[in-house]
Amino acid sequence: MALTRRQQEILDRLRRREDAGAPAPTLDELCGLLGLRSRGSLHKHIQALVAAGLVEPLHGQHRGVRLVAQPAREPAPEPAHEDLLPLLGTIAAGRPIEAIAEPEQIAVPSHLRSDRPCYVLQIAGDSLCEAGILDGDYVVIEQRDHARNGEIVVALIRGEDVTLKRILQESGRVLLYPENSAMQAMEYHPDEVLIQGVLVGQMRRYR
Amino acid sequence: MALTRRQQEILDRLRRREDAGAPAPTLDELCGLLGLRSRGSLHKHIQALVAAGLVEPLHGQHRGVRLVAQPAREPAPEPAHEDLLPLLGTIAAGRPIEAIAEPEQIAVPSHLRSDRPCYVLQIAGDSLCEAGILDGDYVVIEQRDHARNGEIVVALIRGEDVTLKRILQESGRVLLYPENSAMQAMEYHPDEVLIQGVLVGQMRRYR
DNA sequence: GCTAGTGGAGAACAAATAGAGAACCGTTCG
DNA sequence: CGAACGGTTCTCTATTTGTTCTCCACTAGC
Repeated sequence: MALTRRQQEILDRLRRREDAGAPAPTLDELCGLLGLRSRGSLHKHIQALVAAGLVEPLHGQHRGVRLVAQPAREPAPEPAHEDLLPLLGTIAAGRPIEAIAEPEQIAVPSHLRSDRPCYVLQIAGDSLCEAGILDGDYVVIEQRDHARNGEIVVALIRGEDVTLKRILQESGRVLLYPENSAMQAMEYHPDEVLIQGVLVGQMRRYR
Repeated sequence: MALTRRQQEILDRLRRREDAGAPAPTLDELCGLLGLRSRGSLHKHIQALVAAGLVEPLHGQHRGVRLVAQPAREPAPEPAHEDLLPLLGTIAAGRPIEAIAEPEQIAVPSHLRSDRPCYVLQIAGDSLCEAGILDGDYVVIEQRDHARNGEIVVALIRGEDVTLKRILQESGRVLLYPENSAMQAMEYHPDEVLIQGVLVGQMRRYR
């Protein structure tokens, strides 16, 4: 049975805790870690994980949330490859993506990506510096043709230019906000804007 | 049989004592170690551990609480995943690092860390927002007690506060620059500033 | 518009767990 | 002997924890 996004997140958290040797958390503790305020909400998710056979049933006992003993978590002989995503090129505000001739691979931890197909771009320029994305940063993009308002998207404008901007879709128009107060928000007709992906993660290296 | 949290805690304590070569404790001693005031309460827990086959039955003898011989406590089958670093806590400008009670591990791609020992902190607050480091970001810190000018360091000020700031060391004084034009650079005597690590990587998750 | 699916808040409940304190019993030792 | 010590058993109470419920917000799809 497929897990929902939240269920997967909770499962990942439990696995990380177990790997770190931490004791089984109570629902309240897990709520704190996940930023939830309601035990009831979390309980629903835990129930789903129990039903999926991934978490030991609690049966009302105060023993915390424990993962079922993994028979052998063997589908990971080369766990490193799991985390490799293609680095497709560099993206600069207002210019098409400059593709890299030979597709490179770059390691991305699973918590910086989503479950769907993702790829990585490198930032050129400072158009997003006020969103904490600087020249040279790597951004992880989830391949997707739609977005929720407020997300930062890779958008293709009139089939020409590609930019990374925060999106606001209203009826009849699309606004793209550069996070740079020196630049103006741009307004387009929905047909002019093609969403090519949504920003889900970001990495920077200091040297 | 699954243990309750308290039972697990007592068992861990017993194991640690045994590893340290200490003699078997009496119930009263254990009470002291665990912050209990009632032998009776502790006795219940010990009984549960006896029932679980983890502690030798006492049978009224004054021999103290002894663990049963462990069949084979596997030492550390941990493959020590190359990409996992400890997440030690959160750091907010001007506050001591708020350590996480239970150590978590977080995946860090090798290109975001250095060859030396590293650890991860989570950012609280916006004191570094102009350096592209936002509230909630993870930063990878290389454990080091010295820095080059211009690097961003984890600095302990007068043994009290911990901050993440860009450092400039001159003869006779140390300047710490918050990347936030609303805040002032602080000047210290070299003896007041203890470098605890240097920023080498940064990660952010969007959702 | 409507509806299903997901995710969260919060209240209320019952059971499991945890602890205090006291009394009881056997052993050891002055 | 009788005190001191250490393990046992008991009652009583408080807190924690898992559970269930209702209500609400948002999204996706029709």
